[in-house]
Amino acid sequence: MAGVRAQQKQKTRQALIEAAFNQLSAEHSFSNLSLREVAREAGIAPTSFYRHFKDMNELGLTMVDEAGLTLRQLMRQARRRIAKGGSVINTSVHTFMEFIEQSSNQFRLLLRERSGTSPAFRAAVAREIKHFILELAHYLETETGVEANHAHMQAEAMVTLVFSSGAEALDQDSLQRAELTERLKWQLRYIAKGAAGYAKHPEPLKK
Amino acid sequence: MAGVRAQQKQKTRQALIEAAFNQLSAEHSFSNLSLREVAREAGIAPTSFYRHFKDMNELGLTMVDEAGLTLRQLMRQARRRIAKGGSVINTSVHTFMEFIEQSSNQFRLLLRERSGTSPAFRAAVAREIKHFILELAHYLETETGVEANHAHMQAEAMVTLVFSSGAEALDQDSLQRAELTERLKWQLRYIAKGAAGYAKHPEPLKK
DNA sequence: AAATTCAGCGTACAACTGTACGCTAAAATA
DNA sequence: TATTTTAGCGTACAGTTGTACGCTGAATTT
Repeated sequence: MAGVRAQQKQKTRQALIEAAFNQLSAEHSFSNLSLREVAREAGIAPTSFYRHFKDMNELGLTMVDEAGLTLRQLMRQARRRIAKGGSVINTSVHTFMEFIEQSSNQFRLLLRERSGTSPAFRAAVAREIKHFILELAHYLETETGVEANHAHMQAEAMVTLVFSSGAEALDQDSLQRAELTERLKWQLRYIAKGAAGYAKHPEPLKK
Repeated sequence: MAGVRAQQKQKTRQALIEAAFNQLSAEHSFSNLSLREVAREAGIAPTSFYRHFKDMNELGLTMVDEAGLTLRQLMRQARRRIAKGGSVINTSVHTFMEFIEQSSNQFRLLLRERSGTSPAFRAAVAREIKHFILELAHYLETETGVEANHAHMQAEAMVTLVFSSGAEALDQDSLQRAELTERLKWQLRYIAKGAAGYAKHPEPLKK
């Protein structure tokens, strides 16, 4: 009932996923991973790969899901920190940068496949990012009183900037990264300030 | 003296470049072009490729240069149109979208290799985009009176948004593209508005 | 205890890759 | 006119890729 067998299968399946993530780097993208390389790193024969995934494609989509999961955990953590009384922009940006540092290869995957070569991948990544945007838009709408449509456009712009900076940060040292983070914060402030004029209720916010 | 030979060489060199651009698409990125495929499409033997480029890498860098050239022509045209009295954001965005439609594969190259797998490529693309940003920053500084550092951050944010929207637009029909363009304009306005508070001279602009 | 399932292996093959080497014919130069 | 240069070709080779096929032994089910 413990399922010794099923357990082992899960284990090598995970080994494949991790092997694939490990082979991602600045110089190596998913689309030029080979099935054989991945199998080699995972320590199984090339043909055994098929016991777990139909395709490299299927592996990739699984990896996108996993990265998406991490992304959602990130959001949860950011929300918790903000609730505890941190500045919104500061905490969000710093939480995001932590994520990039800790899970760089998951982020790399999301980033690259966002404008990558496979339609299925693009769709999967777009879906993950949509979550992000919708959640932020909802927050902006309720918290700053901006009109719904504007809240969405604002959220979209912010997420775009954050992701773009994240991409740059990936291959920088911590000094450059700190500067970049500061610049990003300013840019987010521009947007927040510029969009604040489009509140639902004509009376100005007091804060 | 006409240089019949050199002339022919230029011609097939250009044929190689065009063959490579033609094979770019939503589903096919530069990094998974093969030397042989490109040579085949250009109508020469695989080994003749080396008479023109040392490498696929060298071909790619040449292509980035060519795309950068187109980008600069684009900027010149936008400037001309603005000087003729168009709204800055409107004309810029529309000019850019025209560029994407007409030279989609050049744009695809810039976009993909921006966060691509080859350091040399990334550097080359970054250089092209830097032009764009510096020019815009200079414009913003002199025209809106915003402080230099802010002007640069503002320009950076704007270019990021424009490029990101461009990437999305690449594979959309004209209806979606029109909507996207409208959203982009709003987002640029947020930034312009939000950054306008950081002018050099404390007195508000009269316009 | 006997029968079934199945993760992982090894062999094999055809397709494709980059590129080394030497030839050819035509253009350029002397 | 005789010589040199060179863009383009064909052949050849070693390396890598994805995957079809059938086997094995251990876990699982009957």
